[in-house]
Amino acid sequence: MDQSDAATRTRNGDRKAPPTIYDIARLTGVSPSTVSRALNKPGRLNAQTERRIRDAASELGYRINPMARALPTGKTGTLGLLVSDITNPAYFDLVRGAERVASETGMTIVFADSQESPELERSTAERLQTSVDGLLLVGSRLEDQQIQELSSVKPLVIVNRLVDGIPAVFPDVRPGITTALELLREAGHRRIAYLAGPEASWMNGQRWQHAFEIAVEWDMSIVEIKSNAPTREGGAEAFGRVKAADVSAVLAYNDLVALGLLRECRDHGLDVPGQLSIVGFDDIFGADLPTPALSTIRMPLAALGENGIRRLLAEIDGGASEDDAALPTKFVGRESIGPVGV
Amino acid sequence: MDQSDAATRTRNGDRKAPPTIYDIARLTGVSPSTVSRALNKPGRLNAQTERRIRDAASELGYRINPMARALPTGKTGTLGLLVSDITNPAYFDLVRGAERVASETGMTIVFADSQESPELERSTAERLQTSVDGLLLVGSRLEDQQIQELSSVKPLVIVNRLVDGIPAVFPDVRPGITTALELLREAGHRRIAYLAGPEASWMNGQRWQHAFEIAVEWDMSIVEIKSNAPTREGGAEAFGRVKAADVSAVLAYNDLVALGLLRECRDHGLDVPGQLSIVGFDDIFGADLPTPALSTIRMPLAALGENGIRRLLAEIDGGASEDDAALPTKFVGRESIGPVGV
DNA sequence: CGACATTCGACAATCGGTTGCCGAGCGATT
DNA sequence: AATCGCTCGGCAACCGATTGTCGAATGTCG
Repeated sequence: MDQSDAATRTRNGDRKAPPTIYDIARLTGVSPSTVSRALNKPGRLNAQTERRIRDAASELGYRINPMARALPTGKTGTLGLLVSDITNPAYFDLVRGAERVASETGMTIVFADSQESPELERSTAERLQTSVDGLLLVGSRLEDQQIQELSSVKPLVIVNRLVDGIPAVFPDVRPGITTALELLREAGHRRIAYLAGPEASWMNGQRWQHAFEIAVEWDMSIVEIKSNAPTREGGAEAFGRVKAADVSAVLAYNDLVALGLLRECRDHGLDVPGQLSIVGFDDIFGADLPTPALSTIRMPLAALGENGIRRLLAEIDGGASEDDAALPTKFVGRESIGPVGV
Repeated sequence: MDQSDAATRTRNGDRKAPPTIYDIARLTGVSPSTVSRALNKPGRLNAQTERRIRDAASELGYRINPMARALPTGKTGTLGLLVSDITNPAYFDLVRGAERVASETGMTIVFADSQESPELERSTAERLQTSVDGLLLVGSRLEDQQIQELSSVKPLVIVNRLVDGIPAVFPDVRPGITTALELLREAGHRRIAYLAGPEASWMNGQRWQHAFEIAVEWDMSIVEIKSNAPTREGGAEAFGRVKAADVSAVLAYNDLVALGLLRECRDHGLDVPGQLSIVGFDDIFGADLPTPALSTIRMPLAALGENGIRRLLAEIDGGASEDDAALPTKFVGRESIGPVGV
């Protein structure tokens, strides 16, 4: 059959197998084990032998086969990154940060989302676990116990979540919320609303809880308004309820719902910030785009991704239990906040 | 050191090895090969034996080890997705589409970006190739020959690019551009500019070329204005040159630069669309956010991702050379286009 | 009832590395 | 000069699956 291969160029039978350490061994006249050592135990071999082997390797264009290596070592050189919803631009900054440190350390990231479905999240996590060295769960919607189970299989780090016994990386939302409410209060706001996110989201709980505490402390009234989904549509859909709540300012679960609400206000002729002040959360791409530009509480998204991966790597090779300091959030003042109308 | 393990609960020594087919074999009293057949050659075995084995497998919580399977079969169940720059929201939608199809077919996606660097792209592609069944190159900045070389190693599909002999998925930019220029012409525009993207980008070439042809055909003057980077910053930075060019409308390489330019116009008090009309490309998240909302030529991003993966899968198991129809683009009229000022 | 076909499941080799163990060879030490 | 110890590199087992081959058992048919 070989003779026909030369003719049909698009046939993929003509792909030749990549060189292996056996090829290098044959070429240099040593044993495969020696090649293996030359390539990843620098100094273990005679310098000249090592040189010779390395040269042969690069001449052959040798690339290690990660699968073959993974088998005996159990290390795949791969990290799993599972987010609750790729649709949210917030995750892109996070993914970006994660991808950066991963590629710096020579790790590969496999990426998946669970579309806000706990079932899908669990099955995807389990599937990934068989082929990665560790898993980074971002904004998990699973229950604590499920996360603990996953963690008993392979190293696992959670981002934007806190579960007993599980290494976590998360932001401190307090500073950002504090500044935001401070400003709102100074601007005369006394009745505010929190436009909520998914109930299964730990982050949502955090945001609500801290906003609540601070508002109460400062003697502002605060109510929680439900939303259908943490999306622009969800925010737009909540417009009616926001309006009915008779508040002068809204703190939204995230920028997506804030943006949705903001747009709906514009479409309904409700002046922002004249009649309603809006504060978002995350500072995603595009938050500064609308008029008025969205004031928001910036999440250290890239840093969360970076630290998440770093923490995971530490967890994988050692189990160093250094607890990360919670990364601070920061209020970003733009145009969607104003003095309360008369 | 082992005795300390029991004490420190965070130690990862307590993770037990996952069950293998050997465990199942022992449990059911058959040989490992029989287990293998029971699990992935339905019907090959006696129905009862198969049942018994399957039950044991699920009881043990058996998950196949993809690495171990990959070794003899050469199939990893993984696809590589390499984009030129994760920063661009346009890729979000594309990645989303790709991820969808992949997870539907039980494939896993490994994801990486090359930060607009051809060198990085090449090395990353080569690295990925050793551990995936195929590669999807999106907006590649490599030279044709390099792509062909990569393609000779493993199945490869390119998106937003055309290279001789390489399966490709790409949009037809013509319809969108046609409509856009048509509208501009009707609105009285006679002198327009194309705010260019990266020279290494095939897509940029396409957009320029078609815009050029159509403009010439319709007797409009068109000039190409360089930009430093296909980002918001790049667009903002080009503001001076756009202004100096004395045109009444700008067609931008993508929404990012359009958005940057738009913002810069606002900051400099140049009225859009009163004094300048702007049209973007891609219809990314956020394009509808600014005031004026950005008119743009929508790319079928999700479809590109989906078809890209589908094409890749076809390429992997068969080499079916069915050529995809080019997906049409569509003009999305919003607010950044207006009649030419006097 | 015997020959033959067919079904079922085990054996063993293989994929491409890694690594513990061992022995050969060498120089240094006393 | 004999011993010691160290360096260097090979042997072979192993990681967890897949698969070609083959023998045994079963059933079928004449």
